[in-house]
Amino acid sequence: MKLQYFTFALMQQQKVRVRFAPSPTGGLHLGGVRTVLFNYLFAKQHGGEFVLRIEDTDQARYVPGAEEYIIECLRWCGLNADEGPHIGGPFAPYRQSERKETYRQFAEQLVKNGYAYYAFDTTEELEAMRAKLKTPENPSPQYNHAARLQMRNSISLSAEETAALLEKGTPHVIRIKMPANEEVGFTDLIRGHVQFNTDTVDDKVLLKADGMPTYHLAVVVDDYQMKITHAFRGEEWLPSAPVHLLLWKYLGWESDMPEWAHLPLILKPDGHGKLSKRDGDRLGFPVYAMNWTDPKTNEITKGFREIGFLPEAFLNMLVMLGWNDGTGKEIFSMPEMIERFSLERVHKSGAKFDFEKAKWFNHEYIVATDNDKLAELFLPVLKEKGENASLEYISKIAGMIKERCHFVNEIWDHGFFFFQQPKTYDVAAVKPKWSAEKTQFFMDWASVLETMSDFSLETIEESFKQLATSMNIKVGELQLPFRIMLCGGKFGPTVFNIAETLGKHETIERIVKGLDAINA
RNA sequence: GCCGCGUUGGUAAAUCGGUUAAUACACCUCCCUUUCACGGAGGAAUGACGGGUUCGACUCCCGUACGCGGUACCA
Repeated sequence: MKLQYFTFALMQQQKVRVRFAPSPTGGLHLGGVRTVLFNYLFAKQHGGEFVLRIEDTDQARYVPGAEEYIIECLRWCGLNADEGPHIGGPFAPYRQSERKETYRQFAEQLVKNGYAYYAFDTTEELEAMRAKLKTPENPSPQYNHAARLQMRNSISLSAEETAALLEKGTPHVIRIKMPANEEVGFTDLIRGHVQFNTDTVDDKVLLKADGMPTYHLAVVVDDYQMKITHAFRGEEWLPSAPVHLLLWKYLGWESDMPEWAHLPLILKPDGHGKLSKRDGDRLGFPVYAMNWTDPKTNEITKGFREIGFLPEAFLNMLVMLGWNDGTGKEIFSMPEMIERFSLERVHKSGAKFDFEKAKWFNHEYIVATDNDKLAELFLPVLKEKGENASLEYISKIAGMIKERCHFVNEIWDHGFFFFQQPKTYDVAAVKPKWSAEKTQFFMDWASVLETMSDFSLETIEESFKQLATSMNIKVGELQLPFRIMLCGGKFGPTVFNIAETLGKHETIERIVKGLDAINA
């Protein structure tokens, strides 16, 4: 009985729980989506739960609409959270701003236990301190164990002075008191053992003057209270890991601390550094998952969804950025990803984003998508172009040209002539080898087509070839002109397929118009 | 400056001490196709540098260089 209970308790404790904790400040970066993906895959693989938590502790950077936008991005990707501000859950609220009261008590507890202290320095005083201590050898002076004695805080001040300041309601923050010369280390699931000396990290602010926690306090308190077992985040957080480690220890929760994994960064395609929205603008590709409209400027930043990415392709592309299963396999369905994903095979180094490869992934998914589905996805694009057609018609076209599309939207670029007659003709492509006989051929053939009752691919092609042979003209020499008449240029699928799809009437009309254009 | 992390072709990358160092994208040539794409055949192109350890290092260790990240009352 006792053993059974123990086993049950252990299982409960081991239930995998991960979280994605974005701050609602703007568009969702593809690196963020990849972090979600890795979290999601890990959770699903272990039958665990995936939590969405909103880190909105910085009221100055808060952007209205960003939270809804993030949730919609996740929905589009199919990476839905099991708990979150939009659906609730047993650990609600999931917005840090709504948990504000929780943090203060833990910060106070840390002060009481000597692990943190009140600091009354104003922004100006902090700036003055940094300016004073700044040297070429030390360009960014820290508020650390040495500096804190020169500042106004509950360590440098007497207990009476501190109490008086507090009583007067003097604005203050609570800072962690980093110990001197201590080694703090942990085992990162991706990087192995990582160690820091506390002398090199400063007394980070835990609770801001407005009563809101900083990320450092909030992430620890929330991960603890929400029973997070595995915490994945970008590599840029690695340097502040010792702060978090110490906080877990100082709050007495060390045995509940999640396992950490610091994910490699996604880098610019050219040069070096983290991929930013600016790089996308500069190089002509999206960085955000979906279109993001800045509520202040109304400026729209293009997203992967809107340029015609399929969510499955988007995720597949992302999972390969920093991870592989070791077999060379590149196309993974969601169930396959969940099955094969492993943190051990996540790279330590950052990966440069390659838009060409991303396009290739989308192409692969478009080819694999059935034509009816493509037609549905393309219909809105078509309407935007001011045209309309039946799903059946679009589906047929999609099947013919999807091989040459990287994006759903490109069905238009490669097949616009199915929806409208050519406005211009690439006559230069046919003129040099044009002749009166060829004009005669097309006039005669148009008459033949007119009488045709079965306007099918086979009959069209057969009559074309028959007439060409009887007139002693090479079939090959007639195909390009025919293409120009139907499409206007040197593009599109097999000509006879186009003709069949266009139908008898339209084909004949285009032959007549095309002939005019060529002979003009 | 300091601290941390990293470094296999242009890009993503396999290899977990022994290979002619895979594969994919991109690029080039040819074939197919009198458009393009798909498909097929081929090509060019990679272990930052220097020391160790070892019979043997891309692989392990130590330096150096370079890159990135952090060094906020932002996350």
